[in-house]
Amino acid sequence: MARTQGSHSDITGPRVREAALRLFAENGYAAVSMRQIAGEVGVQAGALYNYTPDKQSLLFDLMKGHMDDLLRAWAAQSVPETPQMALEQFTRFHIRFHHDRPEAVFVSYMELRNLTPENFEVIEGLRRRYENQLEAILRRGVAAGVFDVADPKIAAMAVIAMLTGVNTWYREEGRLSLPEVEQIYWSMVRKAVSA
Amino acid sequence: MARTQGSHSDITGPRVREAALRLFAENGYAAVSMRQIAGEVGVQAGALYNYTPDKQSLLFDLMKGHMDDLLRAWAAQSVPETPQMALEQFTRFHIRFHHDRPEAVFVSYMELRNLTPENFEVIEGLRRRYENQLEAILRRGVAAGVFDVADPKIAAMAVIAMLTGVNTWYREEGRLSLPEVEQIYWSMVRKAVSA
DNA sequence: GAATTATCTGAACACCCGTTCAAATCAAAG
DNA sequence: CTTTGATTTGAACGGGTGTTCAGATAATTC
Repeated sequence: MARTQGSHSDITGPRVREAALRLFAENGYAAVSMRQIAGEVGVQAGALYNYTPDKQSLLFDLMKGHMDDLLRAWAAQSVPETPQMALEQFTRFHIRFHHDRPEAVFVSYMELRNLTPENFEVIEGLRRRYENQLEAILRRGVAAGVFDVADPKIAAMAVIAMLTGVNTWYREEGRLSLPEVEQIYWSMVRKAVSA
Repeated sequence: MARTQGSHSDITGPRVREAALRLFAENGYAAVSMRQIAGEVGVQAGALYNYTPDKQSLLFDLMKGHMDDLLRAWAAQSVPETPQMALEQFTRFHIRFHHDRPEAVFVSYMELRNLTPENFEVIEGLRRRYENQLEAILRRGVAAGVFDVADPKIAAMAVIAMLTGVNTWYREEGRLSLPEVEQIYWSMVRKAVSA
């Protein structure tokens, strides 16, 4: 036996990435074997190597893809007039975007240490670019006199940590809808940085 | 060869836990082997089993110990008069305590999914107990009319996520001292929940 | 100083790992 | 319908895994 019916690169490739993402998120990169991923796809381990040079690239591509998606989606947003409006937009965008892809978010935060140093540098750079977006908003608000933060860089880290935290406790079946959560967090963020 | 000079349970036991904590923090539980831990201690892998029934217990004991330390240290704090003072105390306590043991914090946050379900329940319960401390402070402040938070439970999660985030970026050689960081975060927390 | 006990070694157990590759099979092209 | 090329299998490679345990050695007790 070899090539099975209906097999196709366009189909198997995405399925490999999906299976890897799911399993990495659930069990962690180090705890997931190539044979497990292959099993999920319905293929032997050797076949995976038509779609990735190695396990490390599989992880890196997932994380790189996630960060690219994030930066692209943020860049596609409109540019609000005031710093307050920009901060509200960022708050709601961050919560929604991260809510929509919990597995990619989880992997991107948890598996940083399993990247090779070179791959880590790339992801770290992209993350910093995203953080800089918020920092810039805060700086504009400080310059305009509407925000009061002692250190925009640290305030940006604090706000992002707070917002990303939603993913750790939010459940679809829970007591609050996502718009309600957005509203609560926006209220806290607004007050935290306001003059 | 067997028992080596100066070998002692009182010495080796702690060293096993220290090595495990260090290696788990650096490489992740799944990526660290018992032989690696043994190597760090200067002993063969089999000797580790005088100090832990298995690898899982080693992880659990580290996490349980950390959570116990956390709750004990918090319980040892004095009880401030006002909700504002209590919140400031919590903010500064959380930052300092987590700053003092970055490895235990990192392992306790990252390796939850590598716990067996029963062990996970225990750690999760302890974590919830800690979160409830902050939630209670917020509720008292709301009742007293000095805090304005739509949902104390969620506000507690938000504040804790923000504070724990310090560990991801703070460096001893960095631009800010820890007291300065405490001050900045306390200012943000205070404003975020104030009426 | 001999007997006892705590501690550790070293080898073994059964199994899993990421990766490679010739051979087999299937899909598409001519 | 044959040829070609993409895709997959299955076996193999060298090495690593957590854990067990008889036997060896050091510290302690009498």
